[in-house]
Amino acid sequence: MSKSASHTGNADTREKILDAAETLFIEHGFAATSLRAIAAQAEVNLAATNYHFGSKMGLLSAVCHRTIEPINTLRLSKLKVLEESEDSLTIRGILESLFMPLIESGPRQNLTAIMGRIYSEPESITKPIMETEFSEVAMRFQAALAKVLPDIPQDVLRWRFHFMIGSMIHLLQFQSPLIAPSPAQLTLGIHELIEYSIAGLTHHGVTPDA
Amino acid sequence: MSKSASHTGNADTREKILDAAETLFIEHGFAATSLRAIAAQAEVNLAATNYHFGSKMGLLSAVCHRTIEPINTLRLSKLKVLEESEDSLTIRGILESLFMPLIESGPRQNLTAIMGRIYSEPESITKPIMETEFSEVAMRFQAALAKVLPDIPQDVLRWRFHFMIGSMIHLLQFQSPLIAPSPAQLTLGIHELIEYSIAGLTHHGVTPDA
DNA sequence: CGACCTTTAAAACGATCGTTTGATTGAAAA
DNA sequence: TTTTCAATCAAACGATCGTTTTAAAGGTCG
Repeated sequence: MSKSASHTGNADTREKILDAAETLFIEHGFAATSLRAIAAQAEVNLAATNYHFGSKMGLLSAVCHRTIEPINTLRLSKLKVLEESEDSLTIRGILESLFMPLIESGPRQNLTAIMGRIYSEPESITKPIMETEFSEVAMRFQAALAKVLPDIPQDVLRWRFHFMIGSMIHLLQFQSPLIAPSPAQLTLGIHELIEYSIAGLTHHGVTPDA
Repeated sequence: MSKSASHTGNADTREKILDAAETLFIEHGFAATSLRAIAAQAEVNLAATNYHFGSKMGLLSAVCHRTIEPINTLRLSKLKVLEESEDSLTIRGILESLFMPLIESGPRQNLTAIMGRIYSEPESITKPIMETEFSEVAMRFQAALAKVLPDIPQDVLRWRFHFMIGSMIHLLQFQSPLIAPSPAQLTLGIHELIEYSIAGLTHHGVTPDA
């Protein structure tokens, strides 16, 4: 392998490929981005992409994992802290554990945009990635929410959870078009999202069923 | 043109292409779907796709317009009714005008899934489509919401509007994976979405700014 | 019928795709 | 130094892409 750049006299080809792929996947999507364009932007040989990642799909998985893994680790560790001291488990705490890592897990550029893009690719492409990267986090947080919202029926809570995830994805994607991609704007958006989601998750209006 | 099938002795090639393209775009996305695959599924000649729609991009535009135009027409007409009798303009009314057409505008299959897919394609592809199809509706409904929510600052309301759209998109996309694609399920989801959005739009919790 | 025009058909265009091959490099291990 | 092997390189593989071309078909209308 070539995990640590110890014996390669180079500024890590792997990382350069990952950076270029991330940028181009965000901009044009997975299918519309060619390995040649990635290799060109990374200033590496075309064959290096397949040498280091096996296939285009393997490269996508690596790009996703590099960004998502630290976020999810931080999410789960924050949630664990909340769950250990019983009465500290609140909706706000859960949502902060879920959303704040998006702006706390490191200085990576495009960190959120690539997540938004992954979520939006056709499931025929990202299905295996989604399952390996997100299934545990989704399950754990949904269970935590069920615990602090015992009076919301499971069916209704699942709908609301999906709506919340949809809002998050849309926020992550909207760094490019209308709203400025500045970290300050994103931080503001995350805080707005938390308040919005708390209101949506906890409301007791005219619930149409159950 | 060939709008009405009057002088073609055929079950409208145009419609068959649109149907096939819609299905395949939903399944694999725009870039990953070839015109050859579309022509094969539609059981028409390959050249027919370019003859009727000019280009692959023209075909995508036609697929989008066919689905979205009736929905947006219904949305605007409903909103207009609300706006004509002053005191009937409520948040619930506005949101129903925005979301109910998704399940009222006709019996078309895949109606919502294609909308979810369009929203999720890279903006480098769908930008011109989004502007022609959605800009007016988004502006009108955002203005209507601002009128009935005068105590919410414009900045905050714009965030919340984006969150709501994100929830809608995610609902439209989730017909395939987890939740059954039955019309009944979608209807239920729409109603849940309306309640969820009302709660999120109108809350007066700890708003982090303004 | 024969002229006209929309539509369909087969075939090919050049370009680009993901992937593989085989040679070459260069530093660590012997 | 010699051996060794991960890493890079140029080049090509076969396949598939969107699009165009050219011709044939088939209806309408004079």
